[in-house]
Amino acid sequence: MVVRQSRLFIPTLREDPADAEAVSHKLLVRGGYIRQVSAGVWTYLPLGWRVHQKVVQIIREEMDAIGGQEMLMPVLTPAELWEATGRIAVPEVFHLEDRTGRKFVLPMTHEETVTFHAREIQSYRQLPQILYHFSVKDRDEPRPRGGLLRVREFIMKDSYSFDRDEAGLDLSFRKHEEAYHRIFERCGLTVHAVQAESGIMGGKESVDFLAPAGAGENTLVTCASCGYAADLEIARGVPRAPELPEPLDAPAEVATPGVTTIEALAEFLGIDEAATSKAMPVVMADGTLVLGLVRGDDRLSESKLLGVLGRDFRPASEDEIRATFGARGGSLGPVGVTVEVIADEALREGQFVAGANRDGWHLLGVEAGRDYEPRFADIREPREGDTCARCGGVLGFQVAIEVGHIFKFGTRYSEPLRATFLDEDGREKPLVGGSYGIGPGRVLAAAVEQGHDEHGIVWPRTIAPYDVHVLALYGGAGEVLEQAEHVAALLGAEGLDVLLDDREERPGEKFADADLIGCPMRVIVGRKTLSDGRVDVRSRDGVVDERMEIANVVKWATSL
RNA sequence: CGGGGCGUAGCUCAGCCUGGUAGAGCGCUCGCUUUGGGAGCGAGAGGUCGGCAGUUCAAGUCUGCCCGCCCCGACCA
Repeated sequence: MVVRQSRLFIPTLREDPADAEAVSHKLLVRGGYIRQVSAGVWTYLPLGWRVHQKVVQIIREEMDAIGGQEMLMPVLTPAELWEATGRIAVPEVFHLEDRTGRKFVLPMTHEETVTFHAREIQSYRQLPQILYHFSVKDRDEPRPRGGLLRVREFIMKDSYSFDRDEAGLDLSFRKHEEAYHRIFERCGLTVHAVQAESGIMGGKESVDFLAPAGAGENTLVTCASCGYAADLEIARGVPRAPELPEPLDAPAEVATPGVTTIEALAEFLGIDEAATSKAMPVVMADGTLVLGLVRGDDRLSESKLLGVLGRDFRPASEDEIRATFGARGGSLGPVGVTVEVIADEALREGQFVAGANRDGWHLLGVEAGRDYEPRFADIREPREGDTCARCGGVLGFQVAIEVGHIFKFGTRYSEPLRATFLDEDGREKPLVGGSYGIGPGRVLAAAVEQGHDEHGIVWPRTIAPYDVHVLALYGGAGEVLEQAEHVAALLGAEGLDVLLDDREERPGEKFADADLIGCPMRVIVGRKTLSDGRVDVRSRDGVVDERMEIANVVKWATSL
């Protein structure tokens, strides 16, 4: 297929949009792919929609390959379904009413609706099922950002599996995991599958697909030696060994007037920050106070502590701290307290300086097991350069975009919505489900983050809006345009998507736009190439740049 | 929701401190020249200066309130 650029709506911009920060945001706007309508609300212009649809088609093929059945569920959803599952209370849900006052929601995913349909599954003989669709999701995000990275409305491929038991769910889950790897690979993305934070949901398996990028909202922790990969929120790292002072037989009080920070404490005592401990009191929903204890040079990981406590919590207030410990926040320690102490694994061995629960005083030589009885857990946030817990290698950090998330929800939705089936043993059981999401928009943004240079986008072949960009540098010379049309037609006849720049623009502008748009292959036709029937071909990644016979151009383009 | 910044032509911005006829570059239209990395000359079109209220003889500029957008944080089944 050949299209003439002179007829297309591709509004490229010479300068970066003023409000853009992320590379993908800048380049997609400049390249005429997307435009913002409102905060977190975007239009895909014709070029952007072509890329989106190419991603969609790849996903579709891989979903069909694992037995997925495409369907379409509505956006407008009666609120009763969400009341039944309790998700009506999720703050990100958009609410609206019809003229009679009947309540609806705009769903953020479709578990309720698909489970509503799954009620028609009656027998184990009809299982398993994998249903999916591409549809609009709305989320009242408090803070959209980064162009397509975090938006309030987007299209998601969400699929849902229904099985008779956990074993079946495992299988459906693995099928999706493998399909997702193929999808991202076909889209030309580098992606790491990592165990995702399960938070208060607990127990259920959840895998995130993270694409390393210059902009993103997740931090991917990887070990180059053994391939370990995890989200920062649950990653495990081993901190460097501390320089511990001579051990004491018992804790000794030391006056530390005005010292309330770890930095000041280490400075004051002339010791390693890693030889101190830091206490963080938190309060759970039921009012119970817990003391989190990490090494002085570490940060408490809130997501890990959430996993350990199994319940939501908040930092304790100054009043609560005073009432419980009799001291201010900067002077707290684990010795002699009545509340539960959760200590990080790094504090298991050795003696550390801790707060004395007395303003202006600390304790030297505090030892876990001897001076206090903590519950040990991994609650520290890993740091770049930590040692890999698995192989001893060095942990590196990368900013990453979450492009996919697969999740086992079990009977979370089938129970409240009473989606049951009759099993082989004659008993009625709730369907066991999983949900699996990919945001094509984020895939697109991640592809730009991973594939660009100073001039513009460098698309992977598989999702580029067009395979070949033919530039006619004709300057009013009809023969040049004819040759360009000829080459374009030959390429188009081979099944390639060809964008023919037949605009009456100067060469520099055509080159600049072509760089920005980023089609993987380029053919340049101009006065220079008229003489001997050869044209210039160039790959966007710069690997190929040569003049060749038109017949060979077709071979080259179809072989890539 | 807390902190910071911004809102003037299609885009990127100046003008605001110190009130007095609304500007530049790019883009757009027409003409001529030019044509292998964002051309040159000439002539034009284009703006309720985010909104409302106030101060003033006079408000893009000062004051108040509101709205929108961006960034950091919180949040993110």
